[in-house]
Amino acid sequence: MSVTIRDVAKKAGCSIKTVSRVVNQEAHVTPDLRDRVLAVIDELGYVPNISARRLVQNRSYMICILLHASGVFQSSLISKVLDLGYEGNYDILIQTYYPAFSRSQSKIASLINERRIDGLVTTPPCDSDPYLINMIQQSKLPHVHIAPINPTGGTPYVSAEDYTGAYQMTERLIGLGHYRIGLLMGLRNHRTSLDRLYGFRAALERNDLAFNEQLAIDSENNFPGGYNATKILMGLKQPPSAIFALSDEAAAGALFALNELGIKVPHQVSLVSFGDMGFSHQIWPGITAVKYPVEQIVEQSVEMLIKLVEDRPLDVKQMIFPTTIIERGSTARKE
Amino acid sequence: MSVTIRDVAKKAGCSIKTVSRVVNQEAHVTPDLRDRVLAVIDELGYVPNISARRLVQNRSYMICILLHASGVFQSSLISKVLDLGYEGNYDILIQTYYPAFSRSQSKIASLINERRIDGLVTTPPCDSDPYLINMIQQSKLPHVHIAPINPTGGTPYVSAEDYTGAYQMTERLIGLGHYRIGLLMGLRNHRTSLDRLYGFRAALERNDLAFNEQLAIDSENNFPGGYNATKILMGLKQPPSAIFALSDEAAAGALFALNELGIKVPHQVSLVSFGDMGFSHQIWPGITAVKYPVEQIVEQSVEMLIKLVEDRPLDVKQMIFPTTIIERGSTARKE
DNA sequence: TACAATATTGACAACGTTGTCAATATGAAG
DNA sequence: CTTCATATTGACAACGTTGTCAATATTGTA
Repeated sequence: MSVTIRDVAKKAGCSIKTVSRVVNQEAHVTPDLRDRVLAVIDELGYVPNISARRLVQNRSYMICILLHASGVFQSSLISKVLDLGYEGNYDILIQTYYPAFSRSQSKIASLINERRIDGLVTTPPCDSDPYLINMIQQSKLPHVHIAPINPTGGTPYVSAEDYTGAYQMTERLIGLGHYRIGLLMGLRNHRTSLDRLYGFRAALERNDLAFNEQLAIDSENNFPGGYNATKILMGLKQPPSAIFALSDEAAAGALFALNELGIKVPHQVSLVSFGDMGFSHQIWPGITAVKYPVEQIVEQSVEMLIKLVEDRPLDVKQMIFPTTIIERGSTARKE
Repeated sequence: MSVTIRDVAKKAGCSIKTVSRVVNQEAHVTPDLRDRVLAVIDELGYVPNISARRLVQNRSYMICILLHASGVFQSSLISKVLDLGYEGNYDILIQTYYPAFSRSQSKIASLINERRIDGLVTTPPCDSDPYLINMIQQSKLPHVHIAPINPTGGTPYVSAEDYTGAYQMTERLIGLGHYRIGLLMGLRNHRTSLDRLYGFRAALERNDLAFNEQLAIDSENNFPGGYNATKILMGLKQPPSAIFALSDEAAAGALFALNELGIKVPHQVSLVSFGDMGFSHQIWPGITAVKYPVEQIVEQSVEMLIKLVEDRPLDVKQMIFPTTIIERGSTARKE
């Protein structure tokens, strides 16, 4: 099946031990032979089998950092992943990915190509990076998407009703008398951001309100993004009476900006967010939010992935979970 | 060195294949023989070598969840761990630990005893659990403590100047004219909590202020802990004019409670925290805090652990990093 | 040139498990 | 009591690498 050290040795006309020496950068190989071996390695695409190395060296090449469960080092996604780590026979490796960062890319490549992992779950916006997606598909590694931007070629995915959630929240704001609603959008390479935007627009239309480009600010889904966008919004001649932040972090930034401006929430401006991943209820006055079912999504995606890995049948290849609205203190009827 | 399937087979008087069948709960073993084998397994303390299994089955038994680096799923500790995951040859497994939760205990036991990990870093208050510490020491697994409650028997550790940080912050509050300072304490099984408490007391004494038991509330280092403690503090006949929360989360809870009570921060009450692990600057009005050097601590602990794992010499076995004070908007001179 | 010292290379065992298949024991049916 | 089917057991190869040690080639020194 895969290329082994033996294949390389044969083609290069030397012993497997010599190949081993080249791979491990040991001394005692003539430059000539080394180059020949390296060429063959390159040509055949040989990667060492880490399990064999682990066995013979009696080493796992894995280390562990133990967190106490009482810790605060956990947003709800990570927290759920860590919980799932208790179940089953799998260790779950959490890995971050910066598309443009070569060390990140080569780490992922090594995980995939050396078959150090049996399967992979990707979260947005990882899946908007063609290099990564291409590599995963080439490798035929079992793969499950979370909220993909573009559910390609039958790859199973798990997602949530972002559209409906945003629609319902927007209708609720409209019902409170708000007709100028600021929108703090996330980046467009994120499926969830797009769906939330569409849901927002649909609710406006449904209520005969025009979508006002000026009130929809492209910002990143983070604190400074929300902060800056809110400063812009409130600086308009006709500022909004409500702000819909498409992420918790942007909402926190918005609230900070409103506080700084001396604007009272919710009496002067209502604020809502999308996510509710952890601290929406920990900042005053508590942010009314669309709850994103991140625990269920993570649990399902891992479960699907394990089925794929174990070659068990997948009854459903797409799962979409509903969102719910959590009422807190940051919304009020427009005065 | 360690017990293999062959040792079990020999002692039980059967073939290794039969032992394998028992271990993997396959059919075709008479109950009699199975019991005999199980007894031997128990007696010898046999655990299967996962690397061998991985090799022969061509499976890694590890799965990966990929997070985009832009994510918000990261407090600074996890964030740092994930960054370190790019470097070196090690995959870093993040595992949580609930002392009283048997599934958690058996997961850790399996990681340690099956040698699925080469080494372990523990964070408080993991190290206050004797079951765990005992298991680690029995196993002789390379081990580094972060801020241990009780630096036992030469185990290397990394920590910070909790005492000095608390001392300096307390002096700063006193310098602002506060002489009734509420203290939101963490649990006593946490080294850092104790040291911070001692630093606080020392600063009071130094300034001829008595430590007031009533103003020091035992609370957990989390949001509800800080919230409840603050409600108690502000309900006193003589409430404090400043509050020192020994964690960011408790500070967030305190701020929420103060807001709820209509008490203005910092004009009526000053609030400071210890940690500054991420969102202290994202909640209004920004919390003045002692910065805990978590990135350096994590980086050093992992570096030390890898040296231990690779049998390289450790020039220093204890490292203690300084803390710094970050001034924000939550402190003011007492009126 | 001869000899020792050193550098290079390879044959083969070992790591600890699971899979294959043959050998044997047991039970059922005639 | 046979005969056949099935359940139980074990011998041995295989997985892909690294470590050991011996064999050979090369270099340096007298």
